[in-house]
Amino acid sequence: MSPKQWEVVYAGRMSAAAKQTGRAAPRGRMDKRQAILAAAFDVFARRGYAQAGVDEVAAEAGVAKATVYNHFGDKETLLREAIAASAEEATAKNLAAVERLVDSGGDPRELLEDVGFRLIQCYCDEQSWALRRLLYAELAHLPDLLEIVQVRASARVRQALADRLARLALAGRLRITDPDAAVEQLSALLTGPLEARAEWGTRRLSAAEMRQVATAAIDTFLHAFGSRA
Amino acid sequence: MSPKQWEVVYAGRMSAAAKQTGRAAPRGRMDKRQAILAAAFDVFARRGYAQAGVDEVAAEAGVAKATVYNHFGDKETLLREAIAASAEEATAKNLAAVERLVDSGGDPRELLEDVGFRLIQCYCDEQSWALRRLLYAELAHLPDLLEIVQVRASARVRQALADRLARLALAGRLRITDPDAAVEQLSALLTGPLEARAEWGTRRLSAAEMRQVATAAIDTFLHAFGSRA
Amino acid sequence: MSPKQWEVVYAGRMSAAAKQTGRAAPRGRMDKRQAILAAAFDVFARRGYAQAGVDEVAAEAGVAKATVYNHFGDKETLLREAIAASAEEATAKNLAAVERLVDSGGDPRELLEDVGFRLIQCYCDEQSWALRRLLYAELAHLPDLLEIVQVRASARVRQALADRLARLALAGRLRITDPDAAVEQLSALLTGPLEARAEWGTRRLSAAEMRQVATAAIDTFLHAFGSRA
Amino acid sequence: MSPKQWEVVYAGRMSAAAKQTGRAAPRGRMDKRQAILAAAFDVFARRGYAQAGVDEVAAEAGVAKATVYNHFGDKETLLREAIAASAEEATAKNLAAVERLVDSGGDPRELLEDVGFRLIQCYCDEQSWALRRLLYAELAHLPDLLEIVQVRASARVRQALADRLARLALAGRLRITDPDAAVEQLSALLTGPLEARAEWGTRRLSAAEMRQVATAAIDTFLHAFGSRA
DNA sequence: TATGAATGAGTATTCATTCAT
DNA sequence: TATGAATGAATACTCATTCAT
Repeated sequence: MSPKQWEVVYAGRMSAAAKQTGRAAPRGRMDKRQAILAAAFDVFARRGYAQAGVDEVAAEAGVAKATVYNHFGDKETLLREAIAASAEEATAKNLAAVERLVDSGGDPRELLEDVGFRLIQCYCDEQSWALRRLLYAELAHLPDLLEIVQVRASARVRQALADRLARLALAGRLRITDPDAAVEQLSALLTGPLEARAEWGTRRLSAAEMRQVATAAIDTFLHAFGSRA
Repeated sequence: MSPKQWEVVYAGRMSAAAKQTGRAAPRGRMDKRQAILAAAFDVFARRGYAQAGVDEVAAEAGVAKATVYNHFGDKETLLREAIAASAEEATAKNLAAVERLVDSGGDPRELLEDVGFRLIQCYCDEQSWALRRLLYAELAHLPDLLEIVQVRASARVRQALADRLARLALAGRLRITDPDAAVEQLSALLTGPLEARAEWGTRRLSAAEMRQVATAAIDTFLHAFGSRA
Repeated sequence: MSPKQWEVVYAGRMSAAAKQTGRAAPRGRMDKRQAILAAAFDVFARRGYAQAGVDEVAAEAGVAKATVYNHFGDKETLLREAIAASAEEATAKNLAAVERLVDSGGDPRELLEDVGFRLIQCYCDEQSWALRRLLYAELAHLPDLLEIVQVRASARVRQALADRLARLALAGRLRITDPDAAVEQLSALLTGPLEARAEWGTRRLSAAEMRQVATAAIDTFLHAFGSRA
Repeated sequence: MSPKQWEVVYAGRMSAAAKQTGRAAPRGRMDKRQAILAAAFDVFARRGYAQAGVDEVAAEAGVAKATVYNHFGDKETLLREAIAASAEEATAKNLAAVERLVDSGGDPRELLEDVGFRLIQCYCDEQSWALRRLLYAELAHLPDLLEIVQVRASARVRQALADRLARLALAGRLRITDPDAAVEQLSALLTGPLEARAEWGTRRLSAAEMRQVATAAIDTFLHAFGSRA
């Protein structure tokens, strides 16, 4: 992924204030902080936390190294904030996908396949793999990253998904007694196969392959939780 | 994990000849190599590759730092070999679990739950988490690790599992058309929930919780692939 | 930094002038670089390139080791720059000696003996021996040192000397057809005996001994190139 | 100079015993010592003393590293012995050249030019340059090398040369009062120009160029010391 | 706030040397 | 004597962090 592409990705992270004022009106302040965060995630994702140099982050952000320290204090904090920002972004995308899960009457299969496909797309995003790589790698040393990934990201998506499944069950479209259990199975079926297929993030999956995984997952899921099961 | 425990673990790696002769006949040479490999995996797992010092590995193996270099040439090779050895070991345990999957007549549910439970135990092993952590962390920098994890570990287990499921299907215990697809679903159901429940390896799961995951997984699986489905 | 700047810089190293002119105006930055260069030459000369430690250079320069690397990048570059600076300095001294070679009318013997003596003094300078030692030792590994010693040092002195001899010949004081050939003979006669007498730089020569060498050299030279020859 | 050529050079260093018995009758003993010495000089000459590894010497000699230590005790001794052997060899060649300086009646110019040319050839030999490089580089650290080069090599050649010049003077072919002074001038004239012309040993001189240097040197010398001067 | 320069605490790697066989 | 393995001491180079401006 080229630096240019990252800029696009990170453009979405501009502060609410910045967005309101149009493009980048109150420049000179928040801009640098954002640039550093974006560069930091980029570099950490590419090189890994320990192998990444603050020099490199600063260079990619176009600021002096000391400026990075002025803003974030130390490398660890920089990692945490970069991960938090990225996780927030990824979570938002996941939640957007889940929000499409509304009963439209009739067989929910197609609906579930569509949402499943969208969740898989989120999961297979380059940034998403990078995020998981960083979390896996550093969780052992920085246990508080767990709070970020679990409370502020994963759990929120699961909760939202459980809510939607519950409503579908209530509407008689699914036969679910414990929505949390159902979400656990559904999530497993959707994301479990991706590790191997995407070769742990080193291979890009085609849309067709993603859709195939979604279809298989929903098929199994509906055998167990479909209303005609 | 204490050194004593590692010795037990690595005892399995002794050459056939050594096992036969009783007390490690060709000692004095391979001993040090094994000690280094064990220490290396231990330290890399604890600290992460980049943060781990070769000093520390040498100290834990009870040899001089230069001896590590005599045997492995550089730190990267040491990582590769340590990972390969550990992956081999983990794979062996997984295969042993899969081998129990033989039709004993009647309802396969209990059998599947037992094997599922054992596979989950393998997955939740401390060493297993450490291995996945290292792989996730370094796969981006050392792409050839993929071969180790995929070809020499993951794929072999999947293949073995597919074989057994095929035989159960042949015996009329399951209703499977594509064994590979069935394995994909089963694996996902067994391991998918563990990430979150074990908090990405930072929390130990009780046997009861593991069994619960197994039961839920097999239940869903049998809805989709059971012969009465 | 351009070569021109270096000349200026190094002129300043003979502190007397610099101190007189005021208070070291552009201090603070160049100071450290100079201190490192001086220390580097010193240490390399004492210990030899390979045996010298960058630690030692830094300590002698009164800076941190990393500062040395900030300025010069690596040990090899440090050697090159230290040698170049020292060679420049030595060349300046040689040229100053040659410049005294102006016809004052009458027999040139005394004049030549005086200049010869001064050149021998340059050659026997401690720094001069150290420089030749380093060059001899490292020329095989760092062939670009040749350019420094030949083009920027030795050749310039020879050229200047040839010019002066040519003018003396033109004035009828010497009988020279090829000034370059004459310089070659003269240089050989002046410096050739010093190797053995100074025991390859390990022994200090007295002024009397240097003068004796000069006298003998000029005597032989005048037999071959004197106007009455 | 290729490794093969070195073997030829060093073949001449076989022990007297070996020579007597024909070719290499008492093999297995002295052979290894010689091979190590030859390899040592080769490696030291190529890499410099500090940069050369005992490993490399052992490998080039075809023995184990420990064998080198069995024979020579430590690296420094190895250097000394290798240098001594090489210096002895070079001295022998120089003496052989000097021995040709016998009065054959008439003008000694041609005779002197021939001997001068031969001495220049010795001086420009690859091994000779390597030897001087090593001596220059290490003389500061290992002062006892001085004894080798001065007493056992340089002085002997000078002495022999002085003897021959004295006899020529006695025969009326030269007009010399102090033979040592005459040798000093002659040596300077012969070897002085070579440093610059051969670019400190990095360039090979053609026979024509060597002869030219010899001719010029002898011409100057005879102006000063010829009997018709 | 932003920066260029400086630094102290590392860390991977090498190598002369020793020892058991 | 010859060797393969082991080692302790050394060393070039890096990097997170600080400080003066």
